[in-house]
Amino acid sequence: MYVISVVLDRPLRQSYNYLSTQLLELGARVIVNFNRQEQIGFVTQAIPQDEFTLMPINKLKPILASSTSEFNIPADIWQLCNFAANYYHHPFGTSLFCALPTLLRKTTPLPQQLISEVKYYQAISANKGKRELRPQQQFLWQQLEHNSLNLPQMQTILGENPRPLIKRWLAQDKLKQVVAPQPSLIASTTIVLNDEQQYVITQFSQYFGQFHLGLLYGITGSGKTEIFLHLIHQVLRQNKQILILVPEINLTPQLAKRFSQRFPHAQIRLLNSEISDKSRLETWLGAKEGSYQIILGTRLSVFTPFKQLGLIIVDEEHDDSFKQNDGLRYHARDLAIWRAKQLNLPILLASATPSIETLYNYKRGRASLYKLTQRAINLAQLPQINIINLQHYPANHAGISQVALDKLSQCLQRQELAMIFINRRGYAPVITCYECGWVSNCRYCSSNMVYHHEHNQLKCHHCSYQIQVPPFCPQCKNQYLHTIGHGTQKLEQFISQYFPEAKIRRIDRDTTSHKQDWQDIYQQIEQQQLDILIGTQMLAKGHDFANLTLVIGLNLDNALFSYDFRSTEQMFSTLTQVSGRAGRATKAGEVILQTNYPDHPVYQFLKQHDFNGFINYTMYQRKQHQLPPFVYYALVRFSALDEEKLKQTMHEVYQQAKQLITDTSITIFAPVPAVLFKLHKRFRGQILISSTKRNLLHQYLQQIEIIISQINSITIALDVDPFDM
DNA sequence: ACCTTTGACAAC
DNA sequence: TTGTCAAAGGTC
Repeated sequence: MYVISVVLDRPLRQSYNYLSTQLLELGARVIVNFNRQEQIGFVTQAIPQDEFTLMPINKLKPILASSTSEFNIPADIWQLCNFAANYYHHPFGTSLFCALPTLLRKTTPLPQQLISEVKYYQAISANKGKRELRPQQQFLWQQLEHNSLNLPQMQTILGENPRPLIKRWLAQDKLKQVVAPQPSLIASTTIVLNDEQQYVITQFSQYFGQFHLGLLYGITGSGKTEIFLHLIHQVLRQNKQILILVPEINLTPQLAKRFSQRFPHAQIRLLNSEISDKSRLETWLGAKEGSYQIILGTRLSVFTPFKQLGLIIVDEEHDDSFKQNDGLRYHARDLAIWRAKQLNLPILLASATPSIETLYNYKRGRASLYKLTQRAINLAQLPQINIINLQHYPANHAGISQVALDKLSQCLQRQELAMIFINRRGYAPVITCYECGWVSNCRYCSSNMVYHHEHNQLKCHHCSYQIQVPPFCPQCKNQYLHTIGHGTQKLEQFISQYFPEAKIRRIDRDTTSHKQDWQDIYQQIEQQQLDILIGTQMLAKGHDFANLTLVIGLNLDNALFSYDFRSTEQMFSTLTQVSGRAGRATKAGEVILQTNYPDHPVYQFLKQHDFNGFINYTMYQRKQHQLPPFVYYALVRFSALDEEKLKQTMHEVYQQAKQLITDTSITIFAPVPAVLFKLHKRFRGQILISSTKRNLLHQYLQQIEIIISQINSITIALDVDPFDM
């Protein structure tokens, strides 16, 4: 008999011991009875029963079942989770489980035949009739004429379920099923790289097989993706795998399509929260066993096990969405770097506006800089950025200035695409009563209910509570209520009245929440069925629109005065990205930014396309104000249904924590309410801890962890290197 | 007498 | 985190 220690999906510090007749491997998946419930556990230790002295053997329960070794957690993932748990001060058990596909966490039997036999299809070239095919289908057909493709590959190319089409083609004898693909990973490259790109690839690929942190800094349109493709190609030829982390789901299909076109015989898998549980498990297994070469996914993919990982790429490394904001509050980019170091492989962080943290790493010699300064297409120029001073050119009732409207009208006449960027969805952010001063506050949050025109509703964007707009003021019964401020809906309404002929598409979470919506938009743009796009920052991220020559940014100033010290950088990077959309092809682009503070440095740097200047300015600011990365931050986050209890507990923790400070490099700030004090019926507050020394901060946080683990009455979480403050 | 809520505590 | 238990507070 053996005594097996297992970790469970519980925020408990220790592992628990069970009896087994078999000697189980570390990382093995088992089912045990814990506290009268069947639970999944993973083996941390296995020793012969006579070496076990902690408690009498007869007190131990047996291991009920164990999975086959294909479901074992590999050692490197184990270590990664262990590191994450320590670094982010989160219990190891829950950290480990959050890194796993849901199906592995549950006791329900695992689906059989997970990696289904991959069927490949090939065109029968004699049979060519391709009438009535949509462009995507035509493209797919062309691919099938040259290569055999499997279902997932066809799906990424087509952007929809290929099964009906395959069925039709098979029935028409246009397609045949083939056994295996042609064993070739060679890319069909016709793209000529410029000197800069070539240089980056030559330099970076020297570091294959060893740890190397590279920062690929390239302006929008400088051909970063092409660099990825070349590096991936080299790694594929070494028979190794590639992990690519991307910020959001929206841009995955586009990028995936480019990859699968270039490497038709590599197995590419997408990983994000929209992927089904079964498919996620399949990806996990397939990557672990080496049958998938490229994993392209959002932050959670950093925990994917690999057989032979050769390269990690983090695209848009500055993006906030790499930070997880509940449970294990990890930063996927930072974990990816750690993982690369652990596995001795190169990692490439790419961005047009790298984060201060990464640039600081470069300045300290921890990262190498790879620069792309030219636009890949020579003709494409950087757009001209014009700052509109709202003091001189006031905005109308819809929040847009006459100058911007005139530019729009010119753009319409040229029959080119324009984009208006306004980072606020809904019609107006708040409605109010002028008589008594009532404002539309949310019942459950300390925020305003946004007026949505479509169903005459008020919606809270934080907790999604919604009600019909009251017919009169709930407070003083006055029947006239007024909207304040502007959102995408109001702008859309105004623009469609102002330009009745123009074809307008609004793009925000209310109109564009599904993958299919983006497909439709792209198609409409390709066929020039749209003149003006109006949208939130959804528009900014990673999308390429041909024929776009005018970008207008409204309502930008909020970010300048935010509590969050990162908000100006975020704004800078969003605007740089938005601007980068303009004039990508052969046409020059123009960007119009409306502001009340035209002299603010952010706008001046933007106007000059001076990212360096902006970075120097920001670094200086951060150093002056003792902000990261010059000091290290951690937040203790509190939340409770009861306001009094929250305040009281925060005070207690603060008093206790203050006593424990032993070094002057550690500062603890008094408890403060969170920016959104009330969210979803819960009151929230936080205590900030900062230190100039990382290791001392960690030691201190360990003690804090003990304090808060003793408090059960309210929810408390630690957040190391927090993002939203 | 009976029911619901709340806090403390253990789990192998 | 889940589940149990006992004490506290309220209701019929």
